[in-house]
Amino acid sequence: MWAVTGPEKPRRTTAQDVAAPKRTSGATAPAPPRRTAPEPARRTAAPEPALRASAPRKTRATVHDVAAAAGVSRGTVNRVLNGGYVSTDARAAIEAAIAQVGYVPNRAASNLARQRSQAVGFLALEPHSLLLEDPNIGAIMLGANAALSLADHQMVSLVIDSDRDTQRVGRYLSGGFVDGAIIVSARSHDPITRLIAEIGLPATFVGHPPDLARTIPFVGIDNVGSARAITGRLMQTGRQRIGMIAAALDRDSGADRLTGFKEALGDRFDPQLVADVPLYDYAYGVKGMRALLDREPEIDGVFAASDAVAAGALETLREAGRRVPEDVGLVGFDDSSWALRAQPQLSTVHQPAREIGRTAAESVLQQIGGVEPVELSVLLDSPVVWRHSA
Amino acid sequence: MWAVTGPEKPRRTTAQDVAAPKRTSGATAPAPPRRTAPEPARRTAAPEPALRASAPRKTRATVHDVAAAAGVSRGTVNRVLNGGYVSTDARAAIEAAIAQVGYVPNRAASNLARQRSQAVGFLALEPHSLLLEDPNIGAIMLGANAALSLADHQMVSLVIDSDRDTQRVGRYLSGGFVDGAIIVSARSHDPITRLIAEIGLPATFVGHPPDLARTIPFVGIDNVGSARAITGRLMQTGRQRIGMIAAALDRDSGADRLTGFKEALGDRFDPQLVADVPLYDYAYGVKGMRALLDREPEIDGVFAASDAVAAGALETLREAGRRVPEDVGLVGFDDSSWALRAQPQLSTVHQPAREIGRTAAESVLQQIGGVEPVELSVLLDSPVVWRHSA
DNA sequence: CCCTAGTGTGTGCCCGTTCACACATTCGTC
DNA sequence: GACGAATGTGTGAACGGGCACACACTAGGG
Repeated sequence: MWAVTGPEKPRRTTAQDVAAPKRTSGATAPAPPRRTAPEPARRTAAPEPALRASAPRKTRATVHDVAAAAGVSRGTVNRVLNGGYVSTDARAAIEAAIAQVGYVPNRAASNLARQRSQAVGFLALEPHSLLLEDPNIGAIMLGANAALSLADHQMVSLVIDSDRDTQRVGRYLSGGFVDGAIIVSARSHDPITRLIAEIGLPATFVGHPPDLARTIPFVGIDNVGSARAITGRLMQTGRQRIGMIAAALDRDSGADRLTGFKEALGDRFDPQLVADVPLYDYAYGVKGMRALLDREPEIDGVFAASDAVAAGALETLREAGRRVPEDVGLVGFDDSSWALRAQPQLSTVHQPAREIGRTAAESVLQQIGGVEPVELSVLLDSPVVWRHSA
Repeated sequence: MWAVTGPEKPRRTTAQDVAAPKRTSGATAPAPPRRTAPEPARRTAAPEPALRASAPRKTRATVHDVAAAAGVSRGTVNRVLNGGYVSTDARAAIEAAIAQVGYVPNRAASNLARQRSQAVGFLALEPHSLLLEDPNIGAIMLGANAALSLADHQMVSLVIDSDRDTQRVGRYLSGGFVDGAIIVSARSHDPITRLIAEIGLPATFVGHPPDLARTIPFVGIDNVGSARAITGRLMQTGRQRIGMIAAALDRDSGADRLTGFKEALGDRFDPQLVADVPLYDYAYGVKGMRALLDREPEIDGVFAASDAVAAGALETLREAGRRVPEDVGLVGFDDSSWALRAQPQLSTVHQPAREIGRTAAESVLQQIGGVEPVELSVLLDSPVVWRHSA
């Protein structure tokens, strides 16, 4: 505790006392005033202790304060904070001083000087409502947020729902408010995607990147392979007439799942047995299943493109008097809460949403750090989990 | 476009050319160089056009650039940006210049000068997993995010799951990283709550504030009243033995719903008919319903503390051979997707989660703006919605 | 004619941190 | 004993924007 224990360190000096010229004190040449000497003349007893009573005066401590308390210069404090040559006792003194004055770096100042923002945008190109419905997005967000927090970055979530949003977010992105971006559910030819490529913002897609941006890394799962796997298992258990409720074919995930389904079936694939609906949604599950039942009453296996769709299908099958899994085997995709809530519980593909978020965040962080990604794509494991519906 | 159309504006000058002393140019006295004169000597043709080839050199435009392009001073630019006396043609010129050079204010610089962060923390004192399960929190978050974005604030979501998190977030809050906070699901005696009160951070609770912090505003719904209303309706429709699956009694929402239930029943309240479970959760719904059926096989009305709980109860009733609503009337709370997915769809209390988030954000924003809240509490409407389960 | 009020405008300094540079000290080596 | 590297340390200038102040010009009143 060799530091100034005097309670005062007046900041916000008045015009007058600054008027005295910049401290051209004795030793202009930096004869390092070995900290071990008690360092006189701290000019602690400056004027104006008045007006202190009003409020607790929450002026935060700065590097200057730390430097003064430790008897070193700002530069040295900075060096213990950000690395560099520092002697062990200077380091100790500074660390003590930091604790003593309760120093916390000012992020705005740091960002300004370093020319960055320590923030990463989480872009969801999705109507608000769907954002809530989709159980995966929330988990991805949480995973990303956790990873970002760990690396001392903020996550700012940018939901793009309308064209006005597109403009706002565009400004945001090009305005240097974020150092990078995580993009979920981008569609082809999205203006935002193009913008990101143009300004060269570090970014990572979740799911396949749309056509144009072949240079932007992405993380996801092997939708084709997983769809093939779960369909294959449906075949092995003896189902003869296997159909699919395909959804969101304008999204890579939707298209890929259909591809996997086709691949698994091979010769046995019958386009008649594919119902095609726009969204991963319970209501569309109902619709799709009705279509399938209409076309092929003998159907005994169904792959639904998501658990929500499967839940709708399940209800429809029940209404139509089909037992699951006895009469019809049904499988979903996502391993969301739908799968567990269904009766019977759904066999499905586990999607490691949290991990996906984390991985995407780490990828962006790496790019921000200047590391060129070796692999453009990261595919996470998405194992099939067998429960009772097939 | 009367401004410099030359493509160059070299920033990052080298040490040498700065060596020439601070521009002590001719007219030190501010003889205002009427903008209408073409303003010579823009020193556009500075040295070093070299090394331009490597990268697009994304130096952003600053107020200086705008000022130069418009032929005015920084101060004036600032004035059109933030209000003040500006002549109409100066304003026009500056606005044109802004568009021309593509000026976007630098947030870090602005924040530094203004001593604030333009960020609001969204504190969830909740394990990660529960955060995902609870359909309300997501909607609250989205609502808050939307309102914050509109006011040009960032939302940084801070999930507190462990003690380590508490420390990290504590640093965050006291470090001036945020100007305010929205706090969801705070429990009594939470260290974070105390911290916020201590440092006087503008904050708003979602739901009742815990005991100690009577000075912090909150927004929520009238849990007591809504519980009373929905229970009352159960009574009016002739149910004789009405029970409740109460959950999360350590939270204000949980406790209040039980209170409303008691109030509605009055004399007819029978403590035997309350099953008390720790969490708003499907599994606990199952458990609670079993307990109730054990204690009172004649039960014909059940108020579940949330839709998820109700869904569990519904399943249990089905297994026990009770028909809903014929044998037993069942109601939930939240109006979440559980209510719609259930078969039959649940009668429940609509919770305007999105609105709650928006309102909380606006409250915090107001406090940041220095407006003392007139009403400490804002209670939003939470109407009962009748569907098929009772 | 001077003074004042109202309206515009330019300039210097400050916010708190980082970075590059200048310089000091110590040690080993030819 | 001079030299250079390695290791420490202090200092001045940014970073980009906000703010207070000084000042200029115009009108109007005494």
